[in-house]
Amino acid sequence: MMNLDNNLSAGALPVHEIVYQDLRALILFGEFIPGEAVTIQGLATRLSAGLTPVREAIRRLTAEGALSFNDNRRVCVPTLSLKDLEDVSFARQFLEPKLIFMAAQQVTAQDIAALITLDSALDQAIFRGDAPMYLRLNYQFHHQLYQLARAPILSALTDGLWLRFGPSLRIVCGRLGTLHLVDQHKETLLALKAGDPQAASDAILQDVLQGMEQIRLGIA
Amino acid sequence: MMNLDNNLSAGALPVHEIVYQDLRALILFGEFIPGEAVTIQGLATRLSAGLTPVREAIRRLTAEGALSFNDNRRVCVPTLSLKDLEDVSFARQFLEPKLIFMAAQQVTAQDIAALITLDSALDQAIFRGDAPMYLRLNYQFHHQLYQLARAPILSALTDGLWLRFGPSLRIVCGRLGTLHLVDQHKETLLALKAGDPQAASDAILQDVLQGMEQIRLGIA
DNA sequence: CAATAAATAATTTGATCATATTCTGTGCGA
DNA sequence: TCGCACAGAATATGATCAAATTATTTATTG
Repeated sequence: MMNLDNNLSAGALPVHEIVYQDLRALILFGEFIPGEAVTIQGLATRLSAGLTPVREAIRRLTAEGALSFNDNRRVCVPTLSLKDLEDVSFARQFLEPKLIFMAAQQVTAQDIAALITLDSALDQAIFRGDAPMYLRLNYQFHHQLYQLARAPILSALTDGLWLRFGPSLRIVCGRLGTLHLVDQHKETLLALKAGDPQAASDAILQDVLQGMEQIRLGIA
Repeated sequence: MMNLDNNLSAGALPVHEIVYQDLRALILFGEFIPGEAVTIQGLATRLSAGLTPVREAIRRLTAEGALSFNDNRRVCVPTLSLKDLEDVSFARQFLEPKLIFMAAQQVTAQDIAALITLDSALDQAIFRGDAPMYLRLNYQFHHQLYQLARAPILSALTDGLWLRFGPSLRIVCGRLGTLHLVDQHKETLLALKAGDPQAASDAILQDVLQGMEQIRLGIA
């Protein structure tokens, strides 16, 4: 069969990559309910893709812990136990400060400007009570910081942890609304501007602890 | 077409799972050269499997960082830079002691007995100069400890790190031989028997540091 | 004419899909 | 309750097409 939406050569991502990103976003921003079953054919229909690319995306996300492969050979969105959350929390508590410390040692003024823009949009989203947008921007803020550390392996580890608690975020926002949300982004940005890695690292640690606590309250 | 090597219903693993495990072992125990290209069709032939299962296994391992997906859409075994190794080392330095601390709090006498058996076999392998066997048993020793911690998320993170330095192990053993290899397993086992989580944790930290240093020397 | 560069053909490899097969759980009837 | 048929879903293969790499040929230039 012909490829209708023709890939104009350059920059065309494979379908399995697109499906991966789409599905990842769905999980990351709470579009699935924890425990929900996910079928290959269902996703293929939903994302208008073939079975093979969907299959590949699912395997990737399973490897990242975003999905779990049951004995029945069925795939579902895992539920995060309190114990699991503690483990995620432990890992984030040393990974994020380390990354931000590294980032602070090499940020440029432009990098900081971009982060400030992002953080402003984030504040707006909170003010508007736009939970989905908040989730996206908050993730983006952290993700962008990881990138700045230029430590691909540690970034990948940390990024992967978001997929673990992603499905639980919907509940957090649903229960608490966005107005109660506070973060330590301002402190982090100030420390970055001041060129103080330790202070930036400390600020992010507080942010992580707060975030994890919010989720703990949500799933408790 | 009929299925010749008939899966007798129970306990039959899907091909993509088997391929994953096989390929994982190949990477983990240095059967690939860092930087080596890996082709889907090549693996399908080598492991006598279809393209789809191989594809799935590759995506999984790519997600774990054991393989890397290039812009060319080709897959290869990544080379570990010194910077990468430092990052892996950092992560292992806090993940492993934590896991072993948790494990020490709940090990049974049988668990310890099994570990001792494993460690004896490991010593034999070193004595015989059997590098491949050493690699397998050393991994198994650590892996078994992770299991005992009953912290699936942290175990998965830590386990995944082995895949990062797996391809570099061949060089380590090749250059140095097995006779120079020392470990802190005895100290760890003593601490476990004594029911001293902190001591076990400390011993493993030393083991990790030694191991990482060996690799650093290998790839420097 | 030799050497290098450009163009083209051949081969390999990846991506995707349609289809056949197998598995899992469920409901129906004995 | 047990067994069997059936539906839904996952698994796996090979076919087909597209993209990329390599090899080969042709063209160009000094």
